[in-house]
Amino acid sequence: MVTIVDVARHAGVAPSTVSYVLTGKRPVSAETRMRVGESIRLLGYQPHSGAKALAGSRTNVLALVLPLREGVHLPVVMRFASSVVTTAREHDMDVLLVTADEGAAGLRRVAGTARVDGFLVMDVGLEDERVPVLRELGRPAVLLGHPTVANGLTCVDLDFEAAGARCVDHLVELGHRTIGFLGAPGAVYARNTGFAQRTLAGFSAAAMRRGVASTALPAERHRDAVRAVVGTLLRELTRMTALVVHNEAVLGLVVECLRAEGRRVPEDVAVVAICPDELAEQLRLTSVRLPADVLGRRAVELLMAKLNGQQPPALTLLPPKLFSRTG
Amino acid sequence: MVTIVDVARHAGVAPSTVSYVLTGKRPVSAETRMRVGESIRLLGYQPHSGAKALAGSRTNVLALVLPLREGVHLPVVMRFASSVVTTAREHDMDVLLVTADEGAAGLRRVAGTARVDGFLVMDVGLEDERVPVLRELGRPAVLLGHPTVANGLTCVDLDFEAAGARCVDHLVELGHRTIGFLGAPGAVYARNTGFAQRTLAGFSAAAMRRGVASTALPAERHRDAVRAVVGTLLRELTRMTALVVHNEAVLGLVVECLRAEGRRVPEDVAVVAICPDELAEQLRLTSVRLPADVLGRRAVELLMAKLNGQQPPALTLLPPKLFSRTG
DNA sequence: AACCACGTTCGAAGCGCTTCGATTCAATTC
DNA sequence: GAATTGAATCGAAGCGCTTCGAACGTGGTT
Repeated sequence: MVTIVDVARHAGVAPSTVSYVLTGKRPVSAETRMRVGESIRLLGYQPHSGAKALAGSRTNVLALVLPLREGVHLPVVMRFASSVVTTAREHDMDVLLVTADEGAAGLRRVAGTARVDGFLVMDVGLEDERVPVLRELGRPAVLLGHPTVANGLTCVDLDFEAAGARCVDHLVELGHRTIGFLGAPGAVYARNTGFAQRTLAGFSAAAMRRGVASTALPAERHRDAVRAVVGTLLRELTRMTALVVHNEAVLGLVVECLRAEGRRVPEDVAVVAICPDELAEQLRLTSVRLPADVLGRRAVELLMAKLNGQQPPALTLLPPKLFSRTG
Repeated sequence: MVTIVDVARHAGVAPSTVSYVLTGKRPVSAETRMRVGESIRLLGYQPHSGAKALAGSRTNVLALVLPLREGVHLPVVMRFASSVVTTAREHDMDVLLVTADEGAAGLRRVAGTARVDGFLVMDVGLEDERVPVLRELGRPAVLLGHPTVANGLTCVDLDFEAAGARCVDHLVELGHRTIGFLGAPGAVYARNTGFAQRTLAGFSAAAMRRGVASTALPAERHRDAVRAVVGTLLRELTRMTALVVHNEAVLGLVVECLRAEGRRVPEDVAVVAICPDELAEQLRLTSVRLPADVLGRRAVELLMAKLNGQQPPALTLLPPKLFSRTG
């Protein structure tokens, strides 16, 4: 293994000088810098990360905590992870993969053994046991998903409220005056899960503001329940010409049921979904996408800012983008 | 931060003794072991991973190299990753996530900076630039996906040949005597991609052995091509009552086209797929699953064996499991 | 001519852990 | 009772890096 001492000897300088060339923490004359650089190249020197971490107390690794259980939409998680790794590498960081299964203990472990400099935590619940632990650990952290606005912790998410409103605005501009809303299963709203409520709130407020008639109903997961709720909607909101769906699990079923009821989609009922892009793409529905890649990038950038001693805003909401697929 | 010296002082022993308690590399009397353990608990000591790596030249981290680009089936990747992390943790290892984008340079980097002890590489091609690099780096590595049988490198994969045969056997047992096969796009076979060929080989050999009539055709990705190839198959193999599909991208389309041609599935044509489980589940097709979770576990276990100086077999093939979904 | 200041470079002291030879002490042996 | 063993423990020397104070020249100042 090539060490910093080898490089120093080869370049005829002290090890510390090599270190300063590498880190730029002290001025080095152009000439020595060249010579050292040359030696590094020639010897193929790569600093030992363990030694660096020990001496410098920075690991250049960040922990990515992902919910890898079933139930979450895996392609979205994956896209997020991909974006995180790519962005992290641009900042010369590596990414340690931690599963949510390990819970708070996992955070304690990787922080306590000094494996990582900071945390990126996806899918944080409102009453998440990890939130107090993160605060206690005192390492930079960025939370993602359904952010609890938590003092000292930084959160990123899609602006679901704006997303709900955006759907209404889009439909109103197309001339619709009566719009239905199908949301998550009832239990999700009861649980006070943040993102579901915020979408609904955005939807309702926009409907009010625009003066359109609307009805919102929760949608359970199974086929019969969907059929029933679609029926209810059509019966209650007889002049409904548009429907906003915020429930990726039943989206396909909803369209199926509408067609079974004799409504053409989108001619009779325009459907706008809030869901991962590929799903909408597949079903050819207009949608507000869940921008996993942008979220990942932004999350890393916020974390890096914190690592560099800055204090980024506690909450970053990404503006929703609507993709029209009426073609 | 609590160091080993703090623990030693608290327990009234030398730091080295604490180390021996922790690693078990030298005998320690039961009494001291107790006392030291107690101090560790009381002080909440967690060894500094950087220091450990520096002194011990083991990081307890393994690199997981994943293809996070579009095109690969993300849920499978995710399930694999999940299984890898879980199994790694059982061996007290952490997992560093590396994207295939970084290519061979990425491997050089994490090995050169001593960030990881070994590699788990998914989706390795036959002519992969990373294979020679892995050999050159000389670190334990386990390849996954379409293994090149490569001296010194260890490979794991589903036994695709057996999978092809298994489908035939299953169908023959159900009484089918004429079986079609739809495979990957033609280009994949031309590229000599291993897994596609092996499945086909297994299928053909089994058909021969069982004395059933069969025709195999490649399937391109777009709708029209699928319609055409299904048409060809029905025309050429007029008595075909069963079809094996090894092409997850067009599986749905194939079923659709069969129905469009007036064949009921599975009554008129029994379809068996070789594809990720959830896809088959969704389409309610009998299938040979791609056991991502088992692959992940096995891959880690093989890697751990290599790290512990053992020499596991160069190639591990997992037996295919067929799930009947004729209900 | 002696001095100061500044940009560069050096040397040495850690960072927290492992590991190896040396030491201790009690139990055994002749 | 002196010598020999062996288990348990200690002490110190690294592992490869960063960082801080000191030293070194050079050029400009008085």
